[in-house]
Amino acid sequence: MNNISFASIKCSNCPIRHRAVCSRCDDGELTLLENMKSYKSFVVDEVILWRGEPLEYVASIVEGVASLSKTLEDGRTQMVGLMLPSDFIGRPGRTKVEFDVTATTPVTLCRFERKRFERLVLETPHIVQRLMEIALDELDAARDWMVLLGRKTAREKIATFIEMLARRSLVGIPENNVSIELPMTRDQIVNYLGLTLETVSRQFNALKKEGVITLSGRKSIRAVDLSSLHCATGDDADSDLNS
Amino acid sequence: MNNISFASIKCSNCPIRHRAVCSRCDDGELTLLENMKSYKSFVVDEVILWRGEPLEYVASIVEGVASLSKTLEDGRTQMVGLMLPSDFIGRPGRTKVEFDVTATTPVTLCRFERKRFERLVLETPHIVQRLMEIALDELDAARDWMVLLGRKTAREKIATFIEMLARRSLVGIPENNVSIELPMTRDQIVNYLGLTLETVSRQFNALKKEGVITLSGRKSIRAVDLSSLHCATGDDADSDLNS
DNA sequence: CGTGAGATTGACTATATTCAACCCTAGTGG
DNA sequence: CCACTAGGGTTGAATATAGTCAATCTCACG
Repeated sequence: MNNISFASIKCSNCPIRHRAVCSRCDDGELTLLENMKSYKSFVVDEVILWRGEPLEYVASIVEGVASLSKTLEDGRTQMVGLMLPSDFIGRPGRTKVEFDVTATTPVTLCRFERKRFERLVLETPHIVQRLMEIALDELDAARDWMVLLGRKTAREKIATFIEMLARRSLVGIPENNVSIELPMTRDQIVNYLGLTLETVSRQFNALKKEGVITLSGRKSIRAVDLSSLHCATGDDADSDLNS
Repeated sequence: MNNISFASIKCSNCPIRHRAVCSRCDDGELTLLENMKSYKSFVVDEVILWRGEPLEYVASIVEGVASLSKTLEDGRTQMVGLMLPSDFIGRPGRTKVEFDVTATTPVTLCRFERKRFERLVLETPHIVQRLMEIALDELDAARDWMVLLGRKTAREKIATFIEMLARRSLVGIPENNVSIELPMTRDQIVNYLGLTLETVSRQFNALKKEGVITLSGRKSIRAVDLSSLHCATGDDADSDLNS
């Protein structure tokens, strides 16, 4: 997958064409974007944007996973978002970056110069509409995460995390024995869930001992028993059947 | 303030005219909204929307404070948003409510039938633009709250909470001896901060003993020493000078 | 095959929760 | 006008959960 060259890909062939900020655009609007865009790639752990930096570009993630995180004065950090392909980085109307953006896997961005993009936004309702939808979806995700951070136990946090990954890697119908590749290191999981390394490790192995999951290698998990995994999340039986 | 009648207020005289979803609208667009809107008031603790309910209306908060919250299976609840005047409840494109919405003070809404509003949105870029801005602002707030929930100590949570209220009730320049009215009960504060009643009580009184704040009555706080209050939040010295 | 970063495990500790008793104070009715 | 009451709030002691510190392991890589 990583050997695709994005140097000169056409928007019409873009893998995120149907979900990204441009998804509602017609051919004319797409041509405008086509002329503005530039691709840029980042290696694992490379910082895409530093907090406080002036925001020169906004961008869609074409490929890979990026994380948004905030850090307190004494170094404690909390991940506040996980950006997947078709997600949008940066926002029109803001001149500074609000958090550190880091590539947790190799990442390719489709970038637009912020000022030009802002001008385009004012004249292109289809883009604003899509941006609004994207923002509202992220808001829903952020709010679910607030429940996890504020009220869930370490065990429930881990179970929720694995279930989320399992759901994403599934085609449609949930079935057992789903194998999952963690898109991040333990260290990043820790900051995502608001826990420590040791606690994350202990909870992974507790779930393993109980036969809910199996671990193989460093970043590979198999969800053996999805129903007991779900029970461990603390969530309603029927919640979140969207997304 | 509560004896204003909103039954027939004109949009042009509306207290939230310059900040709400309609803030960018021109006279023509405003007339369309004027003909769609209806006011509705709620008493303290009245539920405005239940989670899972079909979303008949979207609305702006004209007056009062409302809370958004989510509840886990076993009853643990987490507040995921605090809505103030000019904030927008509901979202075009969603047919169900994602969380419980409750009036924490007397609330007056300016409501629009969702379906009609959605049709208007498609034709009115000014509204979509503003909705996007509002959503992105809420997203910023949600992300700050994620840091608080995931990484801050009880003391830091309380200090951050008080500082936020102090900043809101200030005109502009920070000065000491700010008096603050809590817009919620201890119980709601608990769910906002992801703590327990006892812990909140203890931390309030610890800050009082240290002379950082004084308490009088049930819902009244005075922030005596804003700088030591800020030190207790764990935040960067210069962060969040927007909002 | 050796190395070192990443991950695990164990022992101990700290922080916040739980459980329980008690205290205010605003609002009520005599 | 005052005493009573109930709900919200406070305080204390015991407990639990996750964090800290430190030693050890293991896997992926050269």
